[in-house]
Amino acid sequence: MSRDDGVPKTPPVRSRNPERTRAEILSVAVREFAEHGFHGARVERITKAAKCNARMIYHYFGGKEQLYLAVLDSVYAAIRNREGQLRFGTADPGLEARRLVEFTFDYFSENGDFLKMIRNENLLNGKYIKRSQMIRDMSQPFITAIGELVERGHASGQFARKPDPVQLYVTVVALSAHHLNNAATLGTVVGQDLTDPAWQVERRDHAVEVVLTYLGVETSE
Amino acid sequence: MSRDDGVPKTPPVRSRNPERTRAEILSVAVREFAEHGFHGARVERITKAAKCNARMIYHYFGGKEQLYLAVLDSVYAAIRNREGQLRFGTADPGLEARRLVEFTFDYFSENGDFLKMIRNENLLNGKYIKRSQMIRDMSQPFITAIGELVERGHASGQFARKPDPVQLYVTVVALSAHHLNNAATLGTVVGQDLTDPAWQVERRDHAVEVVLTYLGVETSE
DNA sequence: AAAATTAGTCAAAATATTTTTACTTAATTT
DNA sequence: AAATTAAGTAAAAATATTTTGACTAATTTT
Repeated sequence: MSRDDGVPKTPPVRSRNPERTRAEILSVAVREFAEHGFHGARVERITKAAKCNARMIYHYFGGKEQLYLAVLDSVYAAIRNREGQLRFGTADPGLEARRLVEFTFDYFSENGDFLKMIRNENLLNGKYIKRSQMIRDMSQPFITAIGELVERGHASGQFARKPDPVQLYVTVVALSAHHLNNAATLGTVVGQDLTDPAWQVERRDHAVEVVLTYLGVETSE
Repeated sequence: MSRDDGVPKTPPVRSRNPERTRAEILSVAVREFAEHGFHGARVERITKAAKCNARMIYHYFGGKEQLYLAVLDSVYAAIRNREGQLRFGTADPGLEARRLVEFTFDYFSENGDFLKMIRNENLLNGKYIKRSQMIRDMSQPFITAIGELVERGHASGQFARKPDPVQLYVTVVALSAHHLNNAATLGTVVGQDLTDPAWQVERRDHAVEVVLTYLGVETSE
C-alpha cells in the first residue's frame, strides 16, 4: 500500500515559460473575442484553450477587459504592419488603384479575426478603440496616400473622376468586407454560400471592377 | 398607529393590459438586442424599460432566447413589408437602378435597429436566422426582381454591363450599410463623424454614383 | 546555497444574470 | 356574484461567470 493520504494532489513537474504562456493566452484570446465578441467571450474557454488557468489572465493582463484591449491593439498592429508595405506614389495610378482594392480585399479575406474584432468593437460603439490615439495616428497616412493617388490619377487624365478620398476608402473597404461581415445573413437571404472560395474569387473581381469603373479606369475586358 | 404589520407590501392598483405589455416588451427588446447584441442584452434592462417585471418575459415569450427570436422575426417582417412596395419592372431601368440604391440606403439609414440586429446575428454566425425558412422565402423575389432589372437594362442597351444579380445586390447593400455598421471604427480611422447627417447625404450621392457608373448608366453631372 | 521572486495551481468567494416559486388580484367567464 | 383564468409582483433560487486568496514550487538573484 502507498504512503500518501497527506499528499492528495499530484503536481506533475511543470515547466515555467512566461513569454510562451502570455503569448499563448493572447493568441487564444484573439480567436475567442473575434468569435464571440466581448460579452460572449468566456474566460474559461480561453484558459482551457491556452492550457492554463484563469489566474494567469489576471496575472498577465489584469482582467478580461484589459485582455480584450490587448487583443484589439494586437490585431491593429498587425494590419498596420502590412499596410506599411503598400507604397503608393511610384507606379501607374490605375494599377495602384487596383492594388489598393486587391490588397484590402485579400487582407480581410486572409485575416478573418481582424474584421470580426472590428465588428464587435462597433457593436460596443467603439468603446475601446476610441481610447487609442495610436490607431488614429497610424491610419492617417494611409488616407493621405489615397488622396494623393486620386490627385495623380485625375491630373494624369487616367481617372475620369476625383472622388473624396474618404468616400473612396469607405467604398473599397465596404466592397471588401461586407460579404464577410454578413456571410451568415446574406448567405441565407441570397441562398448562396458566401464563404465558398469560388464565390469569393468572383466577389474579388467584381469589387475591383466596380471601383475601377467608377474611377473611369479602363479594365481589360 | 396604523393597523398594518401584516400588510408590508403596497400593491398599488395596477391595470392589466396583455397586448400592450407584450408589445411593449417586444419593442423595448428590439432596442436592447440591437444595442447590445444577444449576450450583451440584459433581461433586467428590458423589464425596467418596459416597466414590468422579469416574470413577464417568461410569461409571454418563454425566455431570453425566444424573445430574441421574436425580435429577429419582427425586424425582418418590417423590412419585408417595405420591400413589397418597391415594384420593379415598369419604369426606365436606369431610374429603377437608382431607386434600388436609394431605397436600400434610406431604409438602412432610417431603421438603425435592423442593421444592428443583423450585425449581431452574424456575430452569432447566423445561429437563429438559419432556422427561419420564412426569411429565405421572402427574399428570393427581391433577388429575382434585381435579376430582371439587370436583364432589361442590358437588353435596352442602357446598362453597359450585365452583372450577376447577387453581386450587384451585395454591392448595393455593402455601399449602403458598411459605414453604418462600422461608424465607430471607421470614424476613428478617418477622423470624421460618420453619423453626421451631412456626411451621410454625401455618402448617399456617392453610393448612387458608384452603382450607376458601374452599370454604365449616365448620371446627370 | 539561501533568499527572493514570480509562474503556476486549486478552490472558493464575489458578482452578475437568468429563471422559477409562491403569491396577489384584475378581468373574464359561468 | 362566485369561480376561474391569467396578468402581474416580489423575492429567492439556480446558474453562470469573473475575480481573488492562499498556497506550491520553478527560476532567478544575491
